[in-house]
Amino acid sequence: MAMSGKRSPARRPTMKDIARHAGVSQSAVSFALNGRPGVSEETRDRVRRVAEELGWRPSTAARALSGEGAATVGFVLARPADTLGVDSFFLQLVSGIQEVLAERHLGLLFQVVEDIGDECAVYRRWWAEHRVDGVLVVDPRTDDPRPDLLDELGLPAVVIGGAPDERHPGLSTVWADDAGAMASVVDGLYALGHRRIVHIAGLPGLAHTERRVRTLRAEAGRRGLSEVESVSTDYSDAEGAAVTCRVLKRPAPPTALIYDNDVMAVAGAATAAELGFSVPADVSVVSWEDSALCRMVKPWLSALSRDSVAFGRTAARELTALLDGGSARAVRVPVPRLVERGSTGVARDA
Amino acid sequence: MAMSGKRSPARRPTMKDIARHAGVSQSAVSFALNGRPGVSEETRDRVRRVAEELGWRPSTAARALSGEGAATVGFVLARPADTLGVDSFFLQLVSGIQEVLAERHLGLLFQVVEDIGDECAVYRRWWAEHRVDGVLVVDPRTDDPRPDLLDELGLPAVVIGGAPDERHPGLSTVWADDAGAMASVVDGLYALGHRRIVHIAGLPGLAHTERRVRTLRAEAGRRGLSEVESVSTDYSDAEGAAVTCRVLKRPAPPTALIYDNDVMAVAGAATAAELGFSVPADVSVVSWEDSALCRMVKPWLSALSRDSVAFGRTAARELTALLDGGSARAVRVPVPRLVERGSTGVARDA
DNA sequence: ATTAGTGACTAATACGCATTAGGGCAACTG
DNA sequence: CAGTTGCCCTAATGCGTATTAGTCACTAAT
Repeated sequence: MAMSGKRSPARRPTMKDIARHAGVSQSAVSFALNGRPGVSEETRDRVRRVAEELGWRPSTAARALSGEGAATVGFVLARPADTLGVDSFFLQLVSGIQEVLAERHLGLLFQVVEDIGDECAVYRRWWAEHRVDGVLVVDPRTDDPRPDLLDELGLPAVVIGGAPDERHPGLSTVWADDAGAMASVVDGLYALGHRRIVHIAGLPGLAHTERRVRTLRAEAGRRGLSEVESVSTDYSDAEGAAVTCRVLKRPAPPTALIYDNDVMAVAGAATAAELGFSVPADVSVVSWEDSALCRMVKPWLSALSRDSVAFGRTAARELTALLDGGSARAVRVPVPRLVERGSTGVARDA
Repeated sequence: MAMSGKRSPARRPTMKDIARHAGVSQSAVSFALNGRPGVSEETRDRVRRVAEELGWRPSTAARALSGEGAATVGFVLARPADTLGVDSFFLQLVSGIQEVLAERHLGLLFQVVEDIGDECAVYRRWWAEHRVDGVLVVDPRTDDPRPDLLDELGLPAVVIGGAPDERHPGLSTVWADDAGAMASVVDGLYALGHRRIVHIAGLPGLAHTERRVRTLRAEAGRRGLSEVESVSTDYSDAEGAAVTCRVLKRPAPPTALIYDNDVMAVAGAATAAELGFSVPADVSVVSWEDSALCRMVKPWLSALSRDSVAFGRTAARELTALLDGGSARAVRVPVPRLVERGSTGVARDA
């Protein structure tokens, strides 16, 4: 009567089933499977075998409910839908994150939202719904509401790409030394004779953008270069091209362009070519992000290369450490390395 | 004694708290908040207000445990880590998916794995762990183990990009008519005088690859073209370039190249240029995927353009319909439209 | 006036797991 | 030999929600 004709989709086995099959109590099963004392090694083995046989897996829901956490970490990407275009960084980052999370059978709850306000709302909801044990935060800003929020919620978090922040001792940080990288890039360009340099920067509010801009200014000041500047963009190929066009049409155009991502670098290089500038004879191009894209144009673009997958792995490891009760740390990953390809050369007027 | 000095991270309010504040029982709260009969409108309102005030959100863990499902949808991407390079499709797809899921407060559990075997293991685990209510399946294969598995587990699923499959009436499908698109592309090229066409296809096992290959063969046969073929690749820029190089070095090189994605198309166009072939004078290039990439090379690439975000939205909607108890359907999204840009033209020998 | 019915609510239970509090039983201890 | 300890195990709760089975007061029908 109760059973209707519907397909019966293989009931999930529970600890009760195991207990019955093994002839012990549920508690014994729990002890056995969680490595707790209270059962003999013999029983433990038997229980394990039965569990294996039945294909048992703990219900995360039940686990979460009895205080063990949700076995899930969250990742929010705050970007207008149309902005996530050709961008290999995030997928690679996520891929690295997964490698580490998968080892521990942690799930990754992923969400794309419009802006940082929505992102905060998501954190609040996840927290209230008991959905995640911790989160990975990307694109830290100079004036960022998220650390405070996460502190308030007591949600373990790792900030990816942010400089260490002594005001939030609860948050871990994984970051690259953009300042050092920028200094070395400027160093290299200076050595090649470049004196007029334009940095086509990314979004102005982002922490790493600010670090790069500041460092560029400092380096320029140190060398007495007045025709060095940063221009903010939205990372899109369109703006990259537009800015390139604008600066190259000046009476004294820059001889070197530093783009904050690969998309803009490629678009910029193409624009330069259209305007009759030869790369690298007339203008050198550096991409602050390496990817297949940089090898799809002629000449190949010199680029700052970093291992985004490893970056993700590191971040995920820090988060798991935090979840295990470890204390927060700031981890610096290796400075991105400049891969010299065909797009950088001696300055024309040098 | 019990309370240590640790920060106390704002306890989550539960229904019990609401009940206490509103002066009713927990059951009344449950009825009130879920729109069940059994409470007066007055009480319902009061309870709602209190819940709002306290910032209450149902614990997904508890919900899942009491049979309501996990309020989560799964998405597995089976790709070797190094293969997820410059690919805008998936991020856009996911972005579209999220739009729909977010409305219903459904989470998206995301996982990247190495191969389809791992993917199946993930489904099994998610199912056993009670983690997801349904999944979105991408990259359907011609001989695919996943539909059977999902049937067996009784896990609602939507296959993205697969043709309708009458053997799995439980699965919904959202697909584009590759066959029609391929036919129209061949039509267009034929009209321009092209007789020797090479299709640089994607991975051989994929369903949509096979559909395109079959259609190309049929179209060629219908017109009596003997020098038309498909070559399988792994979607990488490297293979795209390699195949392009190989076919263009033939005694009678093709006059038109159809690439199964934007990455290969760009790499191929560059290779053609290096070999001294002018695009489109000597060889026409069509990209089966439109993105900013296609507008980063000269000439801009003609491409089959589809709205990936909308595609994702449609898929997500089908899944939510399934979760609501709807029956499976096969939905066809609009045929991708060929955007003519500078890379296609009249065949040289026409 | 007794009964049936209804609306508004409370009590009790289930979900699957972890954990705490026991309950026997054997081997020591004094 | 009673008392203690240690081992292996079972019984009983709790987590937060949904649901089912009552309870109680009051109205409508017989």
